[in-house]
Amino acid sequence: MLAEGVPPGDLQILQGIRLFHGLGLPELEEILREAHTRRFAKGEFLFLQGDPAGSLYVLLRGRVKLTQSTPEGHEVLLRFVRDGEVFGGIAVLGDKTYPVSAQAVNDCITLCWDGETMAQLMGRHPCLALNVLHSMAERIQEIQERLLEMATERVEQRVARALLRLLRQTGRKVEGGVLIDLPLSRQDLAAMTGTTLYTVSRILTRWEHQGLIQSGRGRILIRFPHGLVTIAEDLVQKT
Amino acid sequence: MLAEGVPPGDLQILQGIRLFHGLGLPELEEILREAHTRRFAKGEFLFLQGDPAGSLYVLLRGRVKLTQSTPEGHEVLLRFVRDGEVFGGIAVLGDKTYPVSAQAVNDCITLCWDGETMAQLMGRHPCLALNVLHSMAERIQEIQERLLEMATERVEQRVARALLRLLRQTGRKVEGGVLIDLPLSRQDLAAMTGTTLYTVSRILTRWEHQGLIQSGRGRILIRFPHGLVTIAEDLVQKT
DNA sequence: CGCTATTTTGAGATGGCTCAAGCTATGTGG
DNA sequence: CCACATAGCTTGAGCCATCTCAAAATAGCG
Repeated sequence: MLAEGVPPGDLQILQGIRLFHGLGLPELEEILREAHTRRFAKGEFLFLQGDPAGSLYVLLRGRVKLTQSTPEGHEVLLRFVRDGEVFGGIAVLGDKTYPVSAQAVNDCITLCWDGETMAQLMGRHPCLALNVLHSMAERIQEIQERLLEMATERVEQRVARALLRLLRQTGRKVEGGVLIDLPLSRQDLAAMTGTTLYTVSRILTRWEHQGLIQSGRGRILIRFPHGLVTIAEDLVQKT
Repeated sequence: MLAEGVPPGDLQILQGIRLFHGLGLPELEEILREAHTRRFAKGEFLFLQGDPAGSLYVLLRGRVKLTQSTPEGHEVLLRFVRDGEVFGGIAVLGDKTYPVSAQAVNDCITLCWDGETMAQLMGRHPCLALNVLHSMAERIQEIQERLLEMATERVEQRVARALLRLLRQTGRKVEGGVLIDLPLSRQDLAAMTGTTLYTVSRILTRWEHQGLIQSGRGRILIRFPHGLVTIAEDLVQKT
């Protein structure tokens, strides 16, 4: 049987997903036969850091927030998963635990596979393994980039980069600028950039005075992206 | 023909390498037929950040240092590759550039494959793809861990963790402690932890006074690893 | 034995953190 | 529909970890 909620007609749509790139319809159907569909309500956790890594997920609809915390309770926001993306890839390696927590930012629909099942599928369809490889390689580059930023840049630059990244990923054009289409608190931004919500607040206030952005609770509108680029690259004319 | 420098008798040794785990001798031989052996002298760069990513490497002997730099010239030391490990995995994804530079710390021997060749091999031997997946997943976890540290810990803790990591990876027991078996300058440690060589120097001097370590130029001996753990976990009794 | 790279140390500056307090949207229950 | 509770946000003041820059000491190498 096909996974519930994935009528055959949607197969073409699924081919647009990176994980399934290069697979023919028959293979796709076989792979989907092994999938489960799971829905999560806004705010719900799909899994917690430390849980046994049972499943690999593909997000079909919604947004998922991946975070990692220290024993002392400090939290880092690693990324927002957008629809079409894979996460929880650790599951295919057997007997590991998730190194991150995953929380639904909105109501979400996911496809998921038991780790072992997916490992077998990848054995049968090398293309699938290569696709996962591809997304993992992208992740590595992205995190390395952030590590570099954390190690070499000032907080203000990191916040600017975080906003620019979100803009690229979830930006929605509205009149007067581009809206970050996510509930995004000062605390979230702090957790993305390794600082405190106080410092983020001060920075955003300053930018707002400069007319670069406009922000409310959990809502950020970028009026002048290029200004943020200037800050991120540290090309600012200090007056 | 077999790659030069890899006589058939060494095949068993190669099976111990993570990349080849789970492969039978015949497959191994096929894979090695496509490999080249390359040697690099101490200090030589295997590739530079920004070079087209042509080859995937396995380090057979020696140590390789992976670094990444910003346009402004700040440098971060991502990791030391030990023998048996894979690097340059980006190559199999086609048409990318290396996001890091790789430099031989000692004289090195590597196996390497053209990226496209390796992609084909992985298509034929899913196990190979899974092995690469495995090592990439490990890398992701490791970098995420470091990102978490960078975001939440003080410099002293990060330096302690860096040393403990090196101790685990390259530690060599000698009388009086464990020696980090690598030429490791203050600058290197600074680039691993996102700080300056000045701060590293002060920290090491303090630890030396406390009897935790003993250090000279590019040489660090850890006398009392548990002391470093205490610092890394921030359980220090401030006197 | 002198040269150069590495390391140490000092002094001063400062970015960002901490903690405390007040403010303000938002939505909820009366 | 309003007032109130609450979570999120702003702002101030003081502090301190870490950076910067300069200079001197040291170690290894040719």
